Amino acid sequence: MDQLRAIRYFSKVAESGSFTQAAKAFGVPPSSLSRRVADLEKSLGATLLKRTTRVVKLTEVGRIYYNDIQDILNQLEQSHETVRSYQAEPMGQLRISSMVGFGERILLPLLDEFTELYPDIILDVSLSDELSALGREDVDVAIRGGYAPNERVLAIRLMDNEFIPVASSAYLAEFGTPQKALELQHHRGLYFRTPNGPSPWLCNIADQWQDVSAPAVAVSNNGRWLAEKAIEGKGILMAPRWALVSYLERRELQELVFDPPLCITQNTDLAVYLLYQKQRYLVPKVKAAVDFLVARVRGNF
Amino acid sequence: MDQLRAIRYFSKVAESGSFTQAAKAFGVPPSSLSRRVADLEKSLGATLLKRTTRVVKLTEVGRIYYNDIQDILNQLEQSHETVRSYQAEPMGQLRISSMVGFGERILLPLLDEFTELYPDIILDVSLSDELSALGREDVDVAIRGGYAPNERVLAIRLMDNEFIPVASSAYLAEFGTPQKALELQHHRGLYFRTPNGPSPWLCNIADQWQDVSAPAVAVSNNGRWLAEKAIEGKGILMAPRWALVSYLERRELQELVFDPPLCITQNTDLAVYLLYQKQRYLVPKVKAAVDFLVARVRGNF
DNA sequence: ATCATTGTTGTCTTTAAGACAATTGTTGTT
DNA sequence: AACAACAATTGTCTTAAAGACAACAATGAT
Repeated sequence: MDQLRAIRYFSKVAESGSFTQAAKAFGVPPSSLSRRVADLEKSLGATLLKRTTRVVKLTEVGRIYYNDIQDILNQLEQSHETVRSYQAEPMGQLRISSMVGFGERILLPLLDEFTELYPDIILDVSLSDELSALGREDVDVAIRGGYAPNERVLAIRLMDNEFIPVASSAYLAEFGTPQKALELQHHRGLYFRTPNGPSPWLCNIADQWQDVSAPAVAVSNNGRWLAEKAIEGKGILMAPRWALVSYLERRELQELVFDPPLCITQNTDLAVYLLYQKQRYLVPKVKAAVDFLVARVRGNF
Repeated sequence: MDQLRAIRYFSKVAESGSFTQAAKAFGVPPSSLSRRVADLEKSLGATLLKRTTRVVKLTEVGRIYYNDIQDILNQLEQSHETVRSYQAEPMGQLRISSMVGFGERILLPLLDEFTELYPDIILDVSLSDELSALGREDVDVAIRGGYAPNERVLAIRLMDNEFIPVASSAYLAEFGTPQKALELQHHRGLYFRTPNGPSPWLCNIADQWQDVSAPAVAVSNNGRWLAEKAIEGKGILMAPRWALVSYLERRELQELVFDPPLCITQNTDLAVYLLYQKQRYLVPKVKAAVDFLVARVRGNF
């Protein structure tokens, strides 16, 4: 019995909930699937699918097995791609996912050069702050603030992700420049919304973490818009330094300094990480992208 | 092509370094392996094995592929075992690995009851302080002081693993009872050797970790022998509380109290963990053992 | 109650893997 | 340097397993 084929058949049937549909996908008659899946069940000594002529659905074991199988088929496919593309030129579709702010300001400008270097790589860039499921076949490299979700995923620290508070001189003229973190409650806040909710202003005072957030005047996941609000003097904004440098240089905003400093999490070592699957580093296009991004970002920021 | 079969053939050839040998293992003629492996290589578009008539060895890609494959074949096999044994009675061989001290004092005495409960389970217990490779097919459940090595392995906290310093009254009469950690350098030490080397005596004094170990009179990985030495008044011993309770109760040894307390690592939350592969919890024998051990150990210690 | 749809089963055909002998190419020995 | 010995490959035949197609049975919608 071709076990792997049987598994693929079973997997498709489970997904489509139909032997006929699955059979079409493989271009073979439904009877084949019926036979192969039956073989598989026999060899496992368990019923994987509950069939009625109208509906096919997974049994309890079936679901467990199906979940296991997905992972295994994925890994196998990736391993084969690694071997197939080994020592070939970097080429093919490369899916990059990045946080929006970082993507707009840093990633996209870099990619023009990348495209020139590797004309055979077709880029597919998606910007989103949600953490897409790396490892589920949909992204080759991802750039995120967080850390690696599991052991098969490798995280390389690209650059600092220190959040700093800023405000416009107009705002400071009107509301005064806060000296102590605790004064902030009498100010106005512009809040960046991460996928985990708006990021609060925290401060470690006398070995105690305190939330010193000011009342909110606006919350958004769009850093540019929040920065504009800040320039207009609407409030104080905390955002990553790299997202603010251009405003600071043009003196549209100025950094507020506190002692002890303001943070947005208790974790002091915030950074931007580049994530990819260990196994896939050997795929030329992935290696090219990882090496390129690490070199360029580390060099310039 | 039966891909999976080809992969198994390739794997065996890679291991034995010979088509002929591998063929014997499968009970088919060498020509079959030769053809299947060739098919596989063709479908991957890469040479996996460098053959001379005398020696067969892996190419660079071959090694990469071989490593990937091992993991995948393992997972597949485990998944199949899960399905096969699902909703069957707990039975078959169950491999347990444990730290020596914990095994002798706590695990083994419990296992008699376990055997009565599940007469169809054949126990295979190995005691060792080395961390065996869970996930490499050789152990079903492991008990260790450390934490989970990777995401597929689940760790359940069984009990505290607090190390405390003890000595016999004879020793204390001769050398005096130390009051401060820094006095220890004028004492004598009996050291427990973990797989990472002898465990030092540490103390956090004024926010600084200091090694306050006394000169060693003996080092061993055998707790019982060290305890005997301590009873004989040869030195101060630091060992897990659970390994010492019987001596403390019989007043053969007494606990030394320091402020701040003595530790053997900077990590304050030492514990004994039960480890098993997430995927395998559904195998009845594994579930039976995990549930039993967690209930018994948590209940009694 | 009827009918269309879907999964299974029976039978034949096609395809792929196994068996065995013959061949080629290396390696180690004389 | 020639040759024997062994291991991998290749050719040819046999056997086993998967696909094709038609007939049948079961189920749920109308």
